[in-house]
Amino acid sequence: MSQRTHSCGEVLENLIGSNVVLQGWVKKRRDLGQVIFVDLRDRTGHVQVVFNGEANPAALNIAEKIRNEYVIQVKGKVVKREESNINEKIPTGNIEVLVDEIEILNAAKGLPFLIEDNVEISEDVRLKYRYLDLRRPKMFETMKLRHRTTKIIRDYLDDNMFMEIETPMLTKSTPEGARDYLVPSRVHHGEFYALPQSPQLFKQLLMVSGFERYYQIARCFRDEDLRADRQPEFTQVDIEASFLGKENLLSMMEELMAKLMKELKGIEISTPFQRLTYQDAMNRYGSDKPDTRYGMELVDISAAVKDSDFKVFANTVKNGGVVKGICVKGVAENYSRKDLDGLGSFVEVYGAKGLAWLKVEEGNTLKGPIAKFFNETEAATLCSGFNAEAGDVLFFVADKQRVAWDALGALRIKFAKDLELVNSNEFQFLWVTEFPLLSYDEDENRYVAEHHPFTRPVKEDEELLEVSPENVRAEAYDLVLNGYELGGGSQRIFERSLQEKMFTALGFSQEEAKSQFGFLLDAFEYGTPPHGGIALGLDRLVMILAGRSNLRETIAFPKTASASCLLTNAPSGVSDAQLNELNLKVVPKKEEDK
RNA sequence: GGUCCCGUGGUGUAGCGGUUAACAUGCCUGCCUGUCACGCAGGAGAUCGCGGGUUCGAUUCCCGUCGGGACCGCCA
Repeated sequence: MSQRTHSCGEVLENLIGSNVVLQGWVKKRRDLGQVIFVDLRDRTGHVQVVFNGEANPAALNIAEKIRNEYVIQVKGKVVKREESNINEKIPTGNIEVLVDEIEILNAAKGLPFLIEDNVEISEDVRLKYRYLDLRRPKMFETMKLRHRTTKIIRDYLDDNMFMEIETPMLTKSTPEGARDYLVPSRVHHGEFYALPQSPQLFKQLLMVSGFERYYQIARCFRDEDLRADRQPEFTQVDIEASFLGKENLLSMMEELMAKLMKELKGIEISTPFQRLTYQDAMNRYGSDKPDTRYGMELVDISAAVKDSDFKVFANTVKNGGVVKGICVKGVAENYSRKDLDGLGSFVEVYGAKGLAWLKVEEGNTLKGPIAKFFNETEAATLCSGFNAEAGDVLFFVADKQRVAWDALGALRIKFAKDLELVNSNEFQFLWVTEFPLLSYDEDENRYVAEHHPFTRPVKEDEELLEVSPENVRAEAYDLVLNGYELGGGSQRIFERSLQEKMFTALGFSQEEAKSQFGFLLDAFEYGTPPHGGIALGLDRLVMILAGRSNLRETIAFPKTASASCLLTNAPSGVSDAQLNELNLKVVPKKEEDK
């Protein structure tokens, strides 16, 4: 075996006449008897190598034995292809390599699937053989994109005086937030570490330490149920800065995003980004991470229908609910009554009791089962409220505020997808600000932090913390791109007294606060600078940049929807000896209902 | 915790209350000196995820279970 002289994708016209040594995988063998063509592939591309029986019977003999995905080495001469043999579909299609010597470096069994892009393989097979799946050029490109993304981020943050510092993976389980992944301690009987949900507390402590600007490409763990855009372990670009303030931080993030978009996609995006308050985002889009690439904004028609003859609407408003709707342009013809009624089950998932609809016809005439309840004036008011024209369909949800937002927000997204209103080459970044600091949790009978317990209240709302906690706005911000939450952050509490007030609002006793977060409260007493930060979801960012809709595509070795790894079969049982050492006992699964 | 979809040769699909379980691709053998989705000829390969039920008979219908996926709850 000798050293290769070139990569397969590098063998271009400028090498015509040279002798090269290539190593790589057999992408495809085409055996014509006395001449055999082999497409030799490595991560840079592939090139055709030729075995000629007349010129070199020994090499041809060996070439007859090779199969797909064998790893081989060839020595040969780069020659220009004859005009009629040029393959314009590949960059190396002008040339080929006439083989003098071949060596089989390693054989390969028949593979479970072909190593090619655009082949359809079910995802469980791909995940079981992930090392082969990753051999496909498209997967390589995605991983390369991910690498380039983190490289640009690191360079940008480094240029701006941020230091990358690692924080512990074995850390303390704390209340609030997601369920922790626990790790039993061998040394401390009956005690557990938790894997970090994020490096939140450590990065704040680093601010106390005076590092001023910190970042980390940090792995985070949350033991919650998964989604297409949620994995149990995921990567955050975790950032924290002292003395920087919200505005400077946000504009830095905008600059970073612009840089990523330019270098990775060649797209110029304009800054500063649009900002929406949480209230506006919810009212207009029914989502705190709105996709603003298309319209169909929610319209509140509560006032217009509160005295309507349609009792469902009128009574909802009288009972403190709302009636909201969206207008879907020009689809009246495409949706039958049956189709429209069928959408009712779509919104039921979000708690809505039903979905009312009206087709708009010429002269603000409404059509549909509930049209008879609206007189001419009301019809005109509705149509103008939605800017509706003939051919549009109006959809309404009458319910609690939350349900109307969720149902119509989801319906809006569904129509955008079904009607293909989304331009996949458009990237609309925006900030959502002024989140509520707290929300009331009916199950726990207490307020819980919307973001996390270290988020600073908006200055003028501070005094509300004790009297009406639900009205306190947070000094928090989410970065949203095309309907995905790319990241979120906040300015933090850095005074012990305010942090204690926050814990009190969350229903913690003095003792609980002290035992869980005493170290943070203590730290705050030794001169803590004002600070704040943000965490960006790297996996999601790469997913959007790669134009994928599933997080698994951007992670080399992802987990399934049930959080298992089909490649290694994790999680799995462990030996009794291991359990004994950890003083653990597995309780057998209970027989249901016996 | 809940709702819904899927499970058939290696891979991707079709199918049906009784079939010799079909097609494409891959694989194997032979032939072939200009292919690049090579071609031609032949061949092997499936206990239709698993368990139970209904039935004279189940891959097909029903229930359960396991695995995969999507969503709600959950999670930022």
